[in-house]
Amino acid sequence: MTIGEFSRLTHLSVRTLRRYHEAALLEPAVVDETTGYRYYGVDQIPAAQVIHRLRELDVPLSDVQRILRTPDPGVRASLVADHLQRLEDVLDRTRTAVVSLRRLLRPDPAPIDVELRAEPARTVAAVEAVVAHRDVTTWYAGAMAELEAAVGAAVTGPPGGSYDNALFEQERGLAVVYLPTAAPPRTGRVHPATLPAAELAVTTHVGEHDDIEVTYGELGTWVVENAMSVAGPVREVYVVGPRDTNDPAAWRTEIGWPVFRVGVVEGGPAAPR
Amino acid sequence: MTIGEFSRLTHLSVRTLRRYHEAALLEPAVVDETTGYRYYGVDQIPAAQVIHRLRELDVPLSDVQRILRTPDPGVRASLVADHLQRLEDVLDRTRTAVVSLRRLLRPDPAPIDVELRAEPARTVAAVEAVVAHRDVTTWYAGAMAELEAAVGAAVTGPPGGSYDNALFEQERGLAVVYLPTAAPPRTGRVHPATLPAAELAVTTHVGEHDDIEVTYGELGTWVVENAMSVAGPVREVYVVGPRDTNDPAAWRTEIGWPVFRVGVVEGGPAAPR
DNA sequence: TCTGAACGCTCCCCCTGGGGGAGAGTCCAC
DNA sequence: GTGGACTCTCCCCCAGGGGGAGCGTTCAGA
Repeated sequence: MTIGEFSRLTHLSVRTLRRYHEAALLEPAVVDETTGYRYYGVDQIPAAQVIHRLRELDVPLSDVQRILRTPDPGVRASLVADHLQRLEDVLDRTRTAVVSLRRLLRPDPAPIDVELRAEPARTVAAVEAVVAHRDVTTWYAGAMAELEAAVGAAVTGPPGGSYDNALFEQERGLAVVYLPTAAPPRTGRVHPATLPAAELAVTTHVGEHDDIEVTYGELGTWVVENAMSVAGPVREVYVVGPRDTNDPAAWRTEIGWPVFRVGVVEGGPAAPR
Repeated sequence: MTIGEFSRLTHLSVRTLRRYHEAALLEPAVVDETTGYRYYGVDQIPAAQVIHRLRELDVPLSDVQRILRTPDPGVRASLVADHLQRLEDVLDRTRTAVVSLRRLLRPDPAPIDVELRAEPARTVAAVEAVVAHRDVTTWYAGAMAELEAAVGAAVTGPPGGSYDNALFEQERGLAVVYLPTAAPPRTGRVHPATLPAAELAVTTHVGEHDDIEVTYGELGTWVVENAMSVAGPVREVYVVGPRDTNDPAAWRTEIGWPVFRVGVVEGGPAAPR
């Protein structure tokens, strides 16, 4: 079967078939030595269909190759499953992008309400780890469960977290979650930790965290507009969260950005104004 | 604000910001004439965020530009909605690709059951149009509704369709749907039409049409293996369909591919064997 | 046996939306 | 004034294709 006939049967363009040959993804059954003509066999149609479908799922050609060369159907299925998991992640990202976009494009965004607050140092029960940005949610759930088990009824306030800037800039960084309590225990990953004193620019994000990036952006704008610079990890306090109510619309998250006035000598933390 | 500071605030890489400048997507507030240094303003953060989100939705840069330059929020919202519609389509495509893939990777596919059948010419009530491949489903629903209204109880068999090869090869081609009836009416788009006699290679697809492409592929393989060539539009007969049962698993679709034996002189239709 | 259309070949450049790195110039605080 | 961090432009790279030039092959009809 010539490349044109094969193309018609598989709905892959002639160009694409040649490319797949070059990539050793789908080699013609016979290649005429003298003319270079490619001839395909009927038995290659299923492989071509598999490739077509995988490409529709945006599986990279290298992965397609790996899948085709895996004889064990079980392993093969798991490779495909891996990719489907990646698709799910993309879908998630897409969903939150849509939510943020709605808010970003809203005709008249309400002006942001920012409070400058001098926060004293305090000791809390904490769990910390270097995590990837996309794993934060999962990690948070586990860490907070462990914290609640360790602290129990001795909790003296809402939970919070501190997230290194590298987490946003390099997609990976130090994250700390904590529960305030009078005498922090030390069990498992839970240990006492000191939150340093800081001058914080604080605003409150309302509702789910889908569009929290937008609030971050507004806070960042405020900080720059007020001639300040950011110093240190961002803090979040889950004033009202899933522990308190099942209605995400009622959630309140305080975002605190450590700041100092631009021009203050030595780059140290600013004195409260 | 230098490009680096702006980069940190928006989570867009310095490189990407420069690219956006080049593309006239997001121009720095000030560009130093002598050094070429780019300086951004605080008021550009929201635009950068919008771009970021749109890019997460895979909106092409040209469309992002169009959206940003549209002052009317209503028009802007509709541009975004258009893209969301496109995302939905991709999602649909992904879903069917997953279903097909499952079947394609099944360890032991049952051998296909093909019958060679000489179909006589017959006259039916038909609706026809040149449609795009992805619009076939929608178009079919409307056409079939009109057919049923026109023919009513005079129906003498299951509905069917005939789909030009161009529909699969060029993504656009002639589609015909019909209902068999003794005296085809002529109202609206409905008119009498003659299905030409043909030698058909017929197989039956079971269930939803998500993975019907796989059955097509198997039929194509059979046709080539049996030394035949395809001649003319493919036919489908909806022996058991949504009109008959709400259980998609019970659907039966006959796929008939007009064939002729390779080597028959003049390329005319084959005599039945 | 010739001829012309249809089809095939390779090679090169183009597109999208980025990333890596070289080599040189600039900014700013000490 | 000096060093380090930052920025500039320029070129090459990636995937996964598409367009087209220029030329060779196949095959059926005359």
